[in-house]
Amino acid sequence: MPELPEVETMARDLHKRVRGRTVVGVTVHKPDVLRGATPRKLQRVLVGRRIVRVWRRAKLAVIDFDSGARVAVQPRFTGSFVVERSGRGADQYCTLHLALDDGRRLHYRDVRRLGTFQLFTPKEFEAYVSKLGPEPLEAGFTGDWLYELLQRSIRPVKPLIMDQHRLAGVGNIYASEALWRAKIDPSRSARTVSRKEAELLRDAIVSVLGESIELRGTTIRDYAEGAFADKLDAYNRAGEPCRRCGTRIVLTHAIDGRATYFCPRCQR
DNA sequence: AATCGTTCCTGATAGC
DNA sequence: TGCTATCAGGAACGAT
Repeated sequence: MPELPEVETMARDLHKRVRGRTVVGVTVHKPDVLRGATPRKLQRVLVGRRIVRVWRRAKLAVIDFDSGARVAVQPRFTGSFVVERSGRGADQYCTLHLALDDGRRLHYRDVRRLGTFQLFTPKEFEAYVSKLGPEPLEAGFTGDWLYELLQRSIRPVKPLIMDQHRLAGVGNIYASEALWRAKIDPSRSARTVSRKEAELLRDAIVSVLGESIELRGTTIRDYAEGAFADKLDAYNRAGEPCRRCGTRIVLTHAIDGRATYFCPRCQR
C-alpha cells in the first residue's frame, strides 16, 4: 500500500522514464478510475502535450505537462505505473494508458481500482493541494509545529498523524513505525503528547520515511517494490518480540477500525 | 469546525 | 473440490 516513500519511488522512476516524451494518444479501458475528466476530455487535453516532470505531493504522483495541465495519480492500494513497448507487459488490470511519441505506452494499472487518475487545471490543482497538510520531509515540519498540531485535537494520535489534511504522506504503516520509534502509545489522545514526545515523534517520522525511501519503500501485500519490509519494527509483526524489550507486538483494530501494531510495554 | 460512519473494489483467504 | 463469506484499506462524502 503506497504511502509517501512508495509514491516517491514510483514518481522518481517514472520521471526518469518518461520526462520529455509527448503524448500521442489516450486509451481508457476502465473509466471509473478517472476523476475530473471523461475519456474524451482526457484525450483532448493531453494529446500533443509533453511531459515535463513527474513528482510527488503527499501520496499523489503528479505528472506535469507543458500546457500547465496536471494529472494526479492516487495509487491507494493497488495502483502502479507500467511503461512498455506496445503489446507486451500490459494485462487486464491496466485501466488506461498514454501512448508516447517513442512508441512506448505509459499505463496506469490498478487491480482493485480504488486508486484514481485525476486531471487538473493549474488552478484546480492549487486549490486541491492547498488543503493538504505540510510535507514531513520539508523544512516546516518541526517538533514545535507538530506539538501545536497535537495540542489542538483530542483524537488518538495515530489517526491524527495519518490525516492528510494535517500532515501529508503518512499512512498506516509509517504511523505505526514512527509511534514505535517514539515510544508513544497510538491510542493516546493527541493533546496528551508532551513537547518532548512531539520532538521525538517528529524525528521518528522523518527518519522512518527517509530510510524507507532509500530502500525504495516497503513491500507488503499489494506494493511490490522496495526492501524496507525487513526493517519494520512494529507493522506486520503481531506476536513477534519487540526489538527493544522482547514483549510480543500486539495487533489491535480498536483505533478507527484500522490495523495498529504496537508494543504494549515500551509504548506509553 | 471537528469528527464519525459509509462507500468504493476485487484478490486472497478461511470456513464448510 | 468447489462454493460462499469475510477481509483489507485511503479518502471523499454526507451526517451529526
